[in-house]
Formats: sequence, C-alpha cells, structure tokens
Amino acid sequence: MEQSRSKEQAILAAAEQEFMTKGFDGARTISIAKAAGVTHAMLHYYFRSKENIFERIFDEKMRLLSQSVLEAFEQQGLSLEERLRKGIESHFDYIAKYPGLPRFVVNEVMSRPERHEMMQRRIGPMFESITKGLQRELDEAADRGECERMDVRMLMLDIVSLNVFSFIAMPIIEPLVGDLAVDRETFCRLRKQENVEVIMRRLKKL
Amino acid sequence: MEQSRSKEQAILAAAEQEFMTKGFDGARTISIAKAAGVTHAMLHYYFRSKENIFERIFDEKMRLLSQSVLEAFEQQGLSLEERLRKGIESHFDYIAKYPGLPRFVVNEVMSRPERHEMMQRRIGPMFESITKGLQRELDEAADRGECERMDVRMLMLDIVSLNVFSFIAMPIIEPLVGDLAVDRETFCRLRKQENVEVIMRRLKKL
DNA sequence: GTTTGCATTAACAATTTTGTTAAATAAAAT
DNA sequence: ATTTTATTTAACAAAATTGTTAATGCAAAC
Repeated sequence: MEQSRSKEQAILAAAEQEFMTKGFDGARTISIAKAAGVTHAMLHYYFRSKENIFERIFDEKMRLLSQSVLEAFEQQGLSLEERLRKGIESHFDYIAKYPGLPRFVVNEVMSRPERHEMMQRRIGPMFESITKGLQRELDEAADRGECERMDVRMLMLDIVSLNVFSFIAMPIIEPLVGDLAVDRETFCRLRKQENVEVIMRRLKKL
Repeated sequence: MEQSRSKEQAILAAAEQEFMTKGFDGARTISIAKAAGVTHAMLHYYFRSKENIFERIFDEKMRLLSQSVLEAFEQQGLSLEERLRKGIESHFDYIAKYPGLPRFVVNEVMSRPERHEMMQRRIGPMFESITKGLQRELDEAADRGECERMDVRMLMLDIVSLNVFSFIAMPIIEPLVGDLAVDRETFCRLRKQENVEVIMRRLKKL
C-alpha cells in the first residue's frame, strides 16, 4: 500500500519537528502522533518505541551536522584564500538554513554520555580529512610568506565558533541583532561578511 | 532552627546540579530530593512546585550570565587595546569557570518563549551600557587612525562567539581539542590567547 | 508543663506518559 | 470468493512523576 509509507513519513516529519524544538525529554509521543494525524498506537506499530523514533531523527541530524563542515571545505582547485572564503560562506549559509541543527545535536550528545563515543567516531575522521590537506596548504603558504603560520585546528574552531554561535544564542542576542539589522536576511549578510573578514585578517601576514 | 535553612540550601544546591545537567524537562524532583538527602515532600514544603525551584535557579543563572559580559568590559582607565584584551581574557576565564552556564540559559530560554521577553529586559540594558562607551572609544581611536572603524556590536558578537562556543560544543569538538592539548588547562590557555589574537587583528589598522 | 509553631515523614491521589494487545478493517494474493 | 497479510483503532496496563495532606516529632516560648 502507498498510504503506509506516507504515514511512516508523516510520523517522522512530526517527530523531527517535536524533537528538534523540545529535545528528547520535552518531546511527547502523543504530540507527534497528533501532528502526524495518527493514533499514538501507530507509533508503536511502526517504530516500537520513542527511543527508536528519536534515533532515526538524531542519526540523520548528526550526519547533516558533520556534512555541514565537510562539504564546505572540501573544494579543491582554489587558492587557499579563495578556498577558505568559499568554505566560510558555504558553512555559514548551511547553518543559517538549519539554525536549530547545532543546538539540537550538542544538547542530545551532552545529556546522553553514551552518545559521546558515537559522535566522536563520526566527527573524528571528518576533521582529519579536512585538516590534513588544509594544514599542508597553510604551511606552504606560510613558507612562501603569504600568510601567518598557524594551527589549522585553531583556525577551524575560530570559523565554526563565529558561524554557529549567533544561531545557537539567537534568543539571547536578539536585542543586539534587532538593533543591528532590521531583518534576518540583512543580519545574515552582514554577519557572514564579518566572519570572513575576521578570518582573513587572522591569517594575514603582518 | 538552623537545620531548616541548611536543608533549603541543600535542596537548591541539588536542584542546581540537576537542572543544569538535565534541563527542566529532564530533571526529576525525586532526584533532587535524594541528592539533597530529604524526602520529596520537603520540596513541596519549601517551594510548592518544581517550577518554583527552577525559577530560583534560572533567575540566578541568567543574572550570572549577564554579569559575565558586563563585569569583564566595564573596567575604566585603560587604553582601548588593554581594555579589550583584559575584557576578553576576563570573560573567557569566567566562562571557563562555569562552562555549563551559557548552554543552560540558552536552552531554557529557547524552550520557553515566555522567557524571551524577560531575558531581553535583562540583556538589553546591559549591552547598551557597555556598547555606548566602547563605541565612542572605538570611534575616537579610529579617528586618530589607530584602529579600524567598526560596529561595536559586531565586535562584541565576535568576542562572545569565540569565548563561548568551545565550551558549548565541547562534547563535539573534544577529539579536536584532545589532539590540540593534552589537558583542559593547556587548551584554555591556548584558546584564550587565540581569541585575543583574533580580535586584536580584527581591529588593527591595515 | 503546656502550648504553639515549624519541620518532617509516610501514605496517597491525580495525572501523564509510554507501551501493549486483541479485535476490526482494508488490501492483496491465491 | 477465500485466504492471507498488512494497517488501524480503541481500550487497557504499567510505570513514573508531581502534588497533597494528615499525622508525628520536636524545639522554643509562654
């Protein structure tokens, strides 16, 4: 039947909304069922437990979060400066598109230590693959005197901090943001520009 | 009696631990009671409800978070560069001392929209008082050609992003951090230094 | 010593939340 | 058409969680 697949999808879509906004502890299976337009027994039929539904959502989100960094900085065939600039912008755009992603993943990893290991297995290799190539490029540029010498891991932490924090802390920095830019789009444009500027200056040879 | 005050304090201390690590939804009043060494009816006797205990904790944490920024940057009688450097370091140290603070406040504000307004009433004036003076100093320094001209709100967002993000996302960036510095203290020293460097370069006149 | 008021306990009530199942229904296969 | 399989519902079970109260203890005040 075709209905069944669509109901399963409806449940997952509703669960995504519920878990992302309220977290595992705050989420209610009955709310998920209601939002999906099914009885809550259907959740048991398709997924057996709240935990199972959550894992489906969480795994996907963890994957997307890793991807957000990996995808942004994997572009080859550019100058170091262009690669970084494009990487920062691309990463920023991704986070701006899914602003709830980092907070959700961080929280659920934090509140369940058993997920630490799983998270690290997924994040570890990703960072290796990015940093390896980038560190060599950085070193070569520094050798040629084109930029400052620095640890690429510190650089990546700078970039991610700048790109992600505004969105994580949005409810708190809102008064500051609202004053800074009337609409969200303007804020994102200005903020992205600022982040690129900060990183470029960090690397500039003095 | 003297016991009563100490029990009340024991409950609050246990509640702080419970709420900070698990959030409002994940916290269990019975766990708080156990950790405080009292029956759970005592919680009702002293505070009436879970909500009331939570508010006591939350209000205090919100206050501390505001203070972390305000206190760091209010020092007068220094050159702009020194004021910023000391401010960044002082703010970093505060967050490093209470690393769970930002995540807790952000999450609880996020999951309860009715707190947005309250938060903004507390954060808004604080930012005004800091940014007003700083923006003038910045402008004057820029007039003298000593530094780049920029919006102090963007600058503050840069600083707070760099100082806070590592601690919020610690469980995720751990593999990167562990590689970077063997112990926490070393990481904090390096990271603080990096954050100061980034901001100083951001302002340097080119 | 009795009374008064606060602190504490144990038992319980109410609600919520998740999980389960047997029966009903619809669809598909033979 | 009949059998078989998959889907759906309604009712229920079990556990957890918060909130409540009546009874008890206990120390200080009178």
